[in-house]
Amino acid sequence: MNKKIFKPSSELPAGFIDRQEEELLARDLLISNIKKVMAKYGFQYLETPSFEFTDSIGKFLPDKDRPSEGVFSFEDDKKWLSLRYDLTAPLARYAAKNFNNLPRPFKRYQLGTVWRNEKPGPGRFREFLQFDADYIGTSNLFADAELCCLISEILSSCGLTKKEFIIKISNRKLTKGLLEKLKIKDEDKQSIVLRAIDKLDRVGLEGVQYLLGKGRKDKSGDFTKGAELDETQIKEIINFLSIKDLSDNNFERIEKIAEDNQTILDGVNELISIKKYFSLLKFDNFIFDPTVVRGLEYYTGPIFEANLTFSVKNNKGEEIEFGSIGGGGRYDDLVKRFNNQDCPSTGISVGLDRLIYAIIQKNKIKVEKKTPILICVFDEKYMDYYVKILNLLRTKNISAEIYSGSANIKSQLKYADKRGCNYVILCGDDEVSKNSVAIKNLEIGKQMSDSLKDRNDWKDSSGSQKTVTLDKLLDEII
RNA sequence: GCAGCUGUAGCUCAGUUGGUUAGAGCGCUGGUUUGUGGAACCAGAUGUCGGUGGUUCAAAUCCACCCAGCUGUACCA
Repeated sequence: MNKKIFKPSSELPAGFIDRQEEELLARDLLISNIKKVMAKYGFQYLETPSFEFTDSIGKFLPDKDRPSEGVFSFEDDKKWLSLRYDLTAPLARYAAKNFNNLPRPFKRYQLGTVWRNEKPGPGRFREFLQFDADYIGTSNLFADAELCCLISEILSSCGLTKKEFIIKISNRKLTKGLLEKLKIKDEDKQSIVLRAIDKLDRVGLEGVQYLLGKGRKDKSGDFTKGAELDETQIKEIINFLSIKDLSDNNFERIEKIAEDNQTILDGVNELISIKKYFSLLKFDNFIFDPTVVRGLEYYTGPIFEANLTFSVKNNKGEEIEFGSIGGGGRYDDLVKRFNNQDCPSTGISVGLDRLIYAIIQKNKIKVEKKTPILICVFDEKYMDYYVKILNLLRTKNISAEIYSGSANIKSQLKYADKRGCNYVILCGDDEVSKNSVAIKNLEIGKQMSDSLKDRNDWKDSSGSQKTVTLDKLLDEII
């Protein structure tokens, strides 16, 4: 019998990743910018727990037969709990629970991890950080307009210029009215149509046309069943989609399509109000785009989406479909489902990890990575001397460390190289006896290595190294 | 979920029509240098060839099933 030794895998479950310092520091900076913007706009900071009762968040799932689809859940004491999949559903729950005590409108912002039990894609994970800002309890469209300004200000605070992103605005009532007009009443059909419209950017006008009709074949040859509409219906929808750009002041083309459909006309009027508020707020980095749909379940009115206008590459250098980095809209019925009280609301959310990924790639965020000065250990017997140097540096707030492993000097320098240290301090018999320190500048040494000719050059470290008495150490390093 | 592709050392990959002890580069460890990273040279370690079963004298290679990853698609509240 040969025993198999159990070897645990060092791999992570699909869709989960380790995040490293560069990304974390960029994230910290971004978060501190966000907090400043939020304070300026008068939002309150809130945190809700990671878990909710599955029922509390499950009610708004599109597929009501399988309420835990897409969510990580477990049964606790006979009640099902789920990790939150967004911050909006927990907010609605919070608002309903504290309905009488909260000022209304209630303006809150929140940063938090959310989890989705779905197939991960490029740049999409099953655990990610979201930022949300919401107005609870107001039907005033100024709130919606302000949210767009706010998201724009946050993106600007990351160093993105106006040309690098745009806020797309639409209204759920436009597509809702269109479906009414075309007499598409079957709910399944409605959602297929809306999803098809949503895919315009990805599959093109032709792809949408197939999805509205019999169906579409993808790149791998797989077939997606379509909505099977008749030709006039398809024609009307395609005609609607051709109005991609409404930035030029007039909504006449949509009104023309609407004819006497009141839902579409209401939607248009709301957009006109928002546009008016935008001009008061001097906000112009937006475009009205009736093809924006955003999800399916709870949006009831104006919807927005923040898109980057530059391309993003994956770690293999291939361009990837990045999609929107944030969005939101009006959800007038969400709180009502908890407490049966009218509570019109609107909000936005931003996927911070994706945003950070994009701005790091664009070199938009400059994070100073502080590396310590390494004090090498020649001999344990000199530890008191090394600690003296360490304290000298640290009391001046200079990042420093004594080598904490047990390797020889060569390896200690390799360690310093890997860490990206700028300086290394070397003290052996010679230095300690003269009460001095040798300071090696690794950057200069690196430059010198380009002009190495033979082994004697290589051995000679004098160019990058300087020996001074202990009291002059700080002068050399600052 | 569906479809296509891929799976060989820590990483990136080669491995012919099945054939002896499965390779390379990078990285790692040691040495040339008992106190010096980054250059150069020398030496060395490291593999359930994704898993299981089958065909065969013989399987990394062929077959079946399973698993994992990637890409597209579906879903994404």
